[in-house]
Amino acid sequence: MLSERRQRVLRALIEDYIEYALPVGSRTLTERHRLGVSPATVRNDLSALEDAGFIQQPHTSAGRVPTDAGYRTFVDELLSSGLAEEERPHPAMMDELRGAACELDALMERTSAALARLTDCLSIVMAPSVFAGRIRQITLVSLSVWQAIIIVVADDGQVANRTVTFSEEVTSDELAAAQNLLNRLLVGQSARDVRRSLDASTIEALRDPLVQLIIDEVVECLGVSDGNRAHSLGISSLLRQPEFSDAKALLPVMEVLEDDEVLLHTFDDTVEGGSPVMVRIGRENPASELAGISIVACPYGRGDSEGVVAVIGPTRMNYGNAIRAVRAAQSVLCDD
Amino acid sequence: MLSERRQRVLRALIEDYIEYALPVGSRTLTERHRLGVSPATVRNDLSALEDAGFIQQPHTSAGRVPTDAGYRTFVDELLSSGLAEEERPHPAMMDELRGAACELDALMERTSAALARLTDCLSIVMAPSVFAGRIRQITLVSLSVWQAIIIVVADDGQVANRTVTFSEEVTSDELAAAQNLLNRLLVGQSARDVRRSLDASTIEALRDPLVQLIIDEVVECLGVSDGNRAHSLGISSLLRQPEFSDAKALLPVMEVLEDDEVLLHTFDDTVEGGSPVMVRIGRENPASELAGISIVACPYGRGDSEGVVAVIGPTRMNYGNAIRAVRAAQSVLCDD
DNA sequence: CGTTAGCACTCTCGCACCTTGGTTGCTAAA
DNA sequence: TTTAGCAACCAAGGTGCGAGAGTGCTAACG
Repeated sequence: MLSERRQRVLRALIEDYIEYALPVGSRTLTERHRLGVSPATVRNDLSALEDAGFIQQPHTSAGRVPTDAGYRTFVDELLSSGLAEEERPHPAMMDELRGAACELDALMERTSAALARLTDCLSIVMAPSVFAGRIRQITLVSLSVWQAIIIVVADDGQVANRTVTFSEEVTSDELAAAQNLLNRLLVGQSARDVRRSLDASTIEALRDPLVQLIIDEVVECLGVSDGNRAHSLGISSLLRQPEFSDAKALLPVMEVLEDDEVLLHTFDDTVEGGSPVMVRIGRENPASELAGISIVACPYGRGDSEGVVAVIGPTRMNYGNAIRAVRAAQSVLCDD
Repeated sequence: MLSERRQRVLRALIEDYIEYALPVGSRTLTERHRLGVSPATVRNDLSALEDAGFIQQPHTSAGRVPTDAGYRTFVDELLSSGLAEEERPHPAMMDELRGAACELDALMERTSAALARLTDCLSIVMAPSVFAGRIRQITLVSLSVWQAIIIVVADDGQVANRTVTFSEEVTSDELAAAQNLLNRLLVGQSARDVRRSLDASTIEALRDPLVQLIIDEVVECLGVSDGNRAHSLGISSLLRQPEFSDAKALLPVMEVLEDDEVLLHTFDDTVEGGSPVMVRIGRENPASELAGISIVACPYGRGDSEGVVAVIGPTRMNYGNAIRAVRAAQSVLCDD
């Protein structure tokens, strides 16, 4: 539908705009790229591209700027061809994180930092929702006769804990008994299993109010979307981008990002779709406040454990770089 | 040294400037406050206050603006008199957090959110450096013959965990033995004790390379300043302040805040000094990038467990409100 | 001596105006 | 279909001017 040359023109324009953040015109385009035609010809192409909705003018007699649709075709082309050929994803990033900590939190933190710096965007690394894996062990630690801590360990090494307060005194023997029972009941099950079996079964042990209480807390533990295990870094990177030189532009974005609810929903559909990496451009975002920004996200982890690693920046972001970086992060986070 | 009236003038000026964020002149001052003198008189006082270094003019023929020194006397006066009389610290905040979660992380999160909203500043709640308390229990969970998780529980309910990789295969019996030994050795000790006794003693058990390895990891666990247990919220609040309407003003601040190292050192001396709440104004901050901002911080937790709750905003912040809010947060976080 | 009124002075801010550089769209020619 | 030339356009940046706000000074007053 789009002639070969016009695709080249669009691509050149987007690359220039990404680099310089200024509207780019026909002459500049012919000077910076070997298009082999004169500015006048390019002008015609630009006009056609504008009619097709891929670019627009901020005002008459300025250069052109890509629209969301323009970025979209650019990215699709990138995803289908550009990245497949160059399979090594972001060597700089891989080098930096080689031999990183085995501690999951620390690794997430470092990955996030590397992402932010290498892409000049805000990066978010969300932990897999606790316990995609199976329960390996449950430990109860008594703090007093009124309080205890529940610690749940998954076989992928994740640990969650929760303080529980009893309505009546509980001896350490009772606690130990409950611990044994719980381990017998729940070890080897996934979070989903636990909830399902609890709904269905009427295990006699559940009559015990203590066990009942603790199981509720365990379920709570497992289901928590666990906001505190999201690492985000790179607001300063974002501030350096010219589109955010005015605080008013950044404010709506930050409001969304600081609201865990919204943030989580943003990544709901990260996994779906064929491509392993999701790119959401400008108005493609569900929240209208995010009209000016793009998100490159990608799930990680084994099975359906839904960790997400993402990069957030202005629509004028270096998509190629971002996609490679996110993929690199994905692979780093997978084989921890 | 400062006459009664001049103190009143200074105070009035600072209050107005905090409210309107604009340089305030003599006439405005007499109109908005019942000073009982004419603008001309106030002008003389302002001139004197400027000579004394408490206020300054952004440029000739503009109103006056408080200097760091001006804020300092204002705050000192506040701390010595104003707050003592009104002992109820920030009822709105207390109400909001009544019956909050017993989970420490969740409580920190909610406290941070409340602080940010009620003060219109950035808020930071840092967890007590893990294990100011005493070790209550150590649990080892085997993941494979090569890997295990160390979980340390303190008697104040904090939990820390760490994955450790062995250089050779370890059976679950060996692990259980090590766990027993560790509990016998370390339960009841504080982090400081552990390190001290390890330096001094030459317990025979430590010859065992496995135990040795695990103890090292435990110490690591205890000492970690634990960056991921800091909750900060309210960047959007900060963005709403006129002093940060330009992103360039916010950039240095964010760079400092995103660097855990610097951030931690910032609160090093929070505890010292007689007053329970630390107020650091503008250039009093160690980092020169923080010249334009103030920090109101306050330690919390029992004993010398060094949790910190703080509020960060422009030097033109509502100190009275911030101090009350931080104190309220302190008391909420104490009796969890 | 402290306080007040009047007045000249200074400086920023906002507005109008102009110039300049870069870009477009159109037309006609190759 | 491509190219060259040309008129028109518009944002950005600089200049000049008037309005407004505030100061500092001086002189008068109690």
